[in-house]
Amino acid sequence: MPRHIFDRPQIIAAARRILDADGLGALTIRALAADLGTGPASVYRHVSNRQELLQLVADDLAQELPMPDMSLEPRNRLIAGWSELYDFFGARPWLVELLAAGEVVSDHASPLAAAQLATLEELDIGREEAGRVYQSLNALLIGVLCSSHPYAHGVRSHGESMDRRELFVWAVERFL
Amino acid sequence: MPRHIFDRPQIIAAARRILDADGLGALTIRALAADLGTGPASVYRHVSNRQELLQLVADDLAQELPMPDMSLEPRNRLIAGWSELYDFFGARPWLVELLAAGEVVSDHASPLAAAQLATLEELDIGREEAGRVYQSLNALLIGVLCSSHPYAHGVRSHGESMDRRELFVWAVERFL
DNA sequence: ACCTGAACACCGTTCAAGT
DNA sequence: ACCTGAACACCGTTCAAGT
Repeated sequence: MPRHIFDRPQIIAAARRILDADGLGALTIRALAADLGTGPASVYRHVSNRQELLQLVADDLAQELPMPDMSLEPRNRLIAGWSELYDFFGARPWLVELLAAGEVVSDHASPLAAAQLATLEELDIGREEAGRVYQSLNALLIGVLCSSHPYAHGVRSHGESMDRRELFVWAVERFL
Repeated sequence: MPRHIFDRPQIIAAARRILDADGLGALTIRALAADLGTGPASVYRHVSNRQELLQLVADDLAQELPMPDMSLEPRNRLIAGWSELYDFFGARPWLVELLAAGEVVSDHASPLAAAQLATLEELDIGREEAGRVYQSLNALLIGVLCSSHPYAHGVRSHGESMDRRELFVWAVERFL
């Protein structure tokens, strides 16, 4: 029986498979090892702990973040950009859990950040204010996404409640 | 050796003690039992599982949410109200984790929700729009609080980065 | 009747033993 | 030298046994 060989890319791919299929709670070192056809100890040959594994997955995913569509005029570019970002995260609830838990800081997201900041500066918005707007919209994004598992302060009273995505887009437009 | 007697209020009090002292991760059924001077099985006499325990704690805390100061004019009342809310959550990071994880839905927060909605309607804002603004500001609150463990898309580039609380208040003012 | 010790089925992580 | 079985120290939860 040959001893198994696998590297970080394979581990990350397996981890993402498990995350997409069964969520953050299912991504166990043991489940990951089983998926790779080995025991938990072997995973630690390539990854120093679960924390680092999550960080690696986040960095891997950051490279797939949707970049803004430069063919749109600035304001629409921002709105469309954040909408796509909503869909990106919305399709991966485990990623929201990961960010909300604050266990991950991906610097691989900086190209997108730079693009969005540049677009903000194309509006009448000043450099420093652009930074604040950027941070606010990101906070709004994760806040709305967290509420997707509907939790706090339920206010679906007045009229038919808006879809979470619609609410986010509405808020982005209002904020800009 | 007399068998221990304790009820839900005592359990909730002990749970909050542990949460305030050592955070969400430290609130273990076993740690809770130890704090109460007994074994883990005994906790299950009064609480059916950890999930319910967290819900009970959230409901308990919801009654302490800061109500808006009616002596202020509407707009300032909203800004001051959400600022106090920020401080309330900011002082209890574990509560943010709890909400962000979406494991809890406290209807005990409705008095505050009703008050804030009523205040919103005192402005030129319509009933339905008020609901959207309310939900947006709550999402913004939890989003900013999640970023307090500084994680995603770090943009502390331009100038000295704003304090998280200042950013939140600034965003609330801009949004209203 | 009420309480709880001990066990079950899981974790992440380590380390000595195997190849 | 590289890999991994088996163990350690934890979890939440249950249930039979104790009072």
